[in-house]
Parts: sequence; structure tokens; C-alpha cells
Amino acid sequence: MAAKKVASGHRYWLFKSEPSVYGWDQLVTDRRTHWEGVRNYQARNLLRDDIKVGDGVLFYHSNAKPTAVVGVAKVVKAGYPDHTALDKHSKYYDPDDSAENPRWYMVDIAPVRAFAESLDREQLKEIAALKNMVLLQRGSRLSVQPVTAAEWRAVLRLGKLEVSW
DNA sequence: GCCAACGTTGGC
DNA sequence: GCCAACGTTGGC
Repeated sequence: MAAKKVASGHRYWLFKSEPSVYGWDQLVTDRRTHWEGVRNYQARNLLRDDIKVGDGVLFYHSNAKPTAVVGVAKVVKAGYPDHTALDKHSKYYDPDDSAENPRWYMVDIAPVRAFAESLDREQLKEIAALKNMVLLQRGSRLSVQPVTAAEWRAVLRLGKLEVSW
């Protein structure tokens, strides 16, 4: 018998952002944002094909002190072409992109809840359930990455956050 | 600031 | 198609 596909369950992701570029506070202020500027094919494929409305997002501050998961967001719009790739004045401009055949994609996310205390990378590394988390693997640089349901639960539990999904 | 890891580019 | 050079990411 073929394995059943998960029919309707939402999936979970982790988005990295440098707080000096776009931090959690900015997301809260904006109430919603386009996740533009991803220029990596693996991440692009996730944005284009796999990330759906209602999915959960762990918001992670990279290149920060400390590096940490700071809040939970949700996907409010699934993948669509990243128009900044066509904008000559954008730092994300890609001269090889075209409207007819978009190369880069983005989704929209909105904040749900901040953690009362941010969950530092050091702290996450101590959690057995997070041992295989993509974020914590050596050399892992993917800025949009999958999070398993078990990891999601472990992170929310660590942050003492109850979010009905 | 250093540097390991990884992705991309381009010569051949 | 190989692979060296280069650029970027991001933890430390």
C-alpha cells in the first residue's frame, strides 16, 4: 500500500533574517511582509512549490547577538514571482530575470506571537529533539528551510508558547 | 575579523 | 562536464 499523503496538515518552516536588514520588530510594525530577495534555488523551490497559506514559520535572527528564534509567523500568501528581481533599483535586481519566465519567488508572512524570551541558538542546540534541525547542522546556510512537526512542537514548548494552529 | 562551508561562474 | 576561482553566508 502506498504511503498516504498528508492531506490537509500545515507544514512548518524557518525563515532567517538579519535583524539589521529586517527584524521581527519590523514585521510586527508592518503586520505583514513580502519575503523578497531570496536568491538561492533550493530556497526558491520551497517558496514556489511547498510553502502554503497557513503554514507556520519560525522567525530566526541570523548574524545577530544573540542568534535566536524570536517569534512565530504564519504564511498569508503562497508563492508568487518576486518582482524585486525585475526592479533595476532594487538590490535584489537580477538582470537575467523576466516577467514571462520568473526565476525568483516569494511568499507573504504575518507575525503571530513573539516568544517572551528569544530562543538562543545555544539553547536550541541543547535540546535533544532538535539535534537534526536543519538550522543547527554544520554549514547549513539555507535561509528558508523546513522544520518538522516534532521540531516545531519542541521549539514552541521551549518558548512556552501555546499557539493553536 | 576570521574562516569554513557552500553556491555560482566561467575558462577550458 | 570538470573544476578552480571567486563570492556569500553566517557562526564564532
